[in-house]
Amino acid sequence: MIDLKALRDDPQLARDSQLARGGDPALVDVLLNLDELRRANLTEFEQLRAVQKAASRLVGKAAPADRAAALEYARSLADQVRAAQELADGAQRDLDAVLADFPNVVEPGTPPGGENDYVVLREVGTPRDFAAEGFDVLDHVALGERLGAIDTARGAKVSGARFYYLTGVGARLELALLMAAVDQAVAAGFTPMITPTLVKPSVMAGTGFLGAHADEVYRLEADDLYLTGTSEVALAGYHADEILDLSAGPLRYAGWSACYRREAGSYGKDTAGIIRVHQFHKVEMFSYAPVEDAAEEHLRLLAWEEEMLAKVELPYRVIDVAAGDLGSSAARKYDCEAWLPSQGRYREVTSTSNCTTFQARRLGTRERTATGTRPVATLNGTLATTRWIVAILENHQQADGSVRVPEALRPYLGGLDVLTGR
RNA sequence: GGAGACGUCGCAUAGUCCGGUCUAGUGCGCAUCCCUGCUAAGGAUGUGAGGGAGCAAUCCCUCCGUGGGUUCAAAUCCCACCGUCUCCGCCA
Repeated sequence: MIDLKALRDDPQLARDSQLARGGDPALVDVLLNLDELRRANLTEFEQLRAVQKAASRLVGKAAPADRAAALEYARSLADQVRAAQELADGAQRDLDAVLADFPNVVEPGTPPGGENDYVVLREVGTPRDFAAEGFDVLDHVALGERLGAIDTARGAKVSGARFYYLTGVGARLELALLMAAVDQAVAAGFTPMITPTLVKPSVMAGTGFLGAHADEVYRLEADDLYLTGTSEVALAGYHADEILDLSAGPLRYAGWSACYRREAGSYGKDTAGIIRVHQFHKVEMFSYAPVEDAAEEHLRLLAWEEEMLAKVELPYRVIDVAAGDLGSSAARKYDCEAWLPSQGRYREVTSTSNCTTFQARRLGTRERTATGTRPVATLNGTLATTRWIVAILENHQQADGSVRVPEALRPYLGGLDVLTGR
C-alpha cells in the first residue's frame, strides 16, 4: 500500500512512477478523487454519529417523564446514521480496492522500462576461458549426474517436472552453502531464523505476493493457507501489527526456509536441471529500517550478497532492475547474476528489494518516533539458494569432471576440496 | 480429533450475569516535574492505536480477539469464526 499523504503532497512522483513501470498514470488521479470522497463521507458520518451518541445518552439519563420523547428523537436519527455509515464504508472500500492494486512508487533514478531495460552496474570477476584450458564445458545437469549430486529423473518420478533430489555431495554442498550463508549473516549481526512456510492469506497479501503474480503461489485450499516462495513472507509477517524500536538501527533477520513456486507460465524455460524448480532452499536477509535509512540499507544488503558471491568465487554482474520488472512491492531492486559457462550468459542468483513502507503499511508494522508512530521500511535480499549450486558446479568444474570446492565452503564439507564422482 | 477455561488501551486486572452513570476503573511499569541530598522513600501530572479539525490549548470519530446481528444505545445480549491455555486421545 502506498502512502496516501505523500501522494496528496506530490502526486507527480506517483505519476512518474507509473510511467516508468509502464502503468497508467491516470490511476493516480483516480486515487486522489476516491480519497477525497472518502474523507468527505467520513466527516459527514462522524458528525451524525456524535449527535446520535449524545441523543442515546440522553435517553439513559432522562427523567421518566421525558424518556418517551428522548427515545423517539434518538430513534429518528438511526436511519440517517446508518445511511451515512454505509456511504463512508463504501467509499473506503472503493479506495482500498484501487489502492490494493496500485504498485509501490519507484525510487527516483530507477531505470524505466521492462524486463530487458535493466542497467548493468558492474561486472565482478572474469569468466574462465574453458577453450584455453582445453576442455569442453559440461552443464550442471551432466556434472550433477557424474558426481551423483543431482537426480532429476527420480525427482520427476516422485513429484513431477521441476522436482529433483540432491544426493550425496549435492546434498552436502547445499547444506554447506546454506550454513556458510547463515554464518556470514550471523557475523554481520543478523538474527538467524527458521521460518514457517505456510502462512495465512493476510500475511501473503500484506507482502504483495497476491498481486499480479498470484498464480505463482501454491495455495492449500482445504486450510486456506499459502506455501511461501521465500522466507521474506514469514519474516515480514513476524512483526505484523507491532510497533518497533529502531533507534539502535535496523532489525535484521536471516531466514532459512524451503521455498515453493508454481512456475506457472514458465513452460519450456529452463526445463533441464535445477535452475527453475518448484521447491528449493534459501537463506534470505530481511531488514526493518527507518525510511530515511532504507536506500542505504539496500546497498548494505547488496554488499552482503556480493560478499557471499565472492566466498564461492563466482564471476557475476550486478543489475539495476527496470521499473516495469520490479513487482508490486518493490521501489527498487538489484539482482546479482552469476556467469553460467554452459549458457554463456549471466543468470540471477540473488535479488534484493527495497519495499519502503509498502509491506509495512499492509502488515501494520510501525516504529515509535518522537512525534508518534509511522510505518517502517522493509527490505530483503538473497544470501544463498539451491540455484547457486548450478553456478558453483559449472564454474569450478575441472577437466576430469570433478569440481573444485571454493575454500570458504571447505570447512562445511569436512575439509573436502574436490567433489568427485563415485 | 474429544472436553473445558479464557481473549479488555505495555504487563496484570476490574467491568460482562442484569445494555445507558464505561466518555473503560485500578495496580505495576514508564515519562516529566516537585520534594529530599543521595545504591532509600514520598508527592503531582501524564502515559494505547488509527483517522480527522485547528496556529495552538484543545476537540471529534473509530477500535475491548475477528466478522456479522439485535437495539435509540453493545466491552456487556445473540450467531459464526480465529487464537491461547489445561486435560484426554492419536502421531512424529
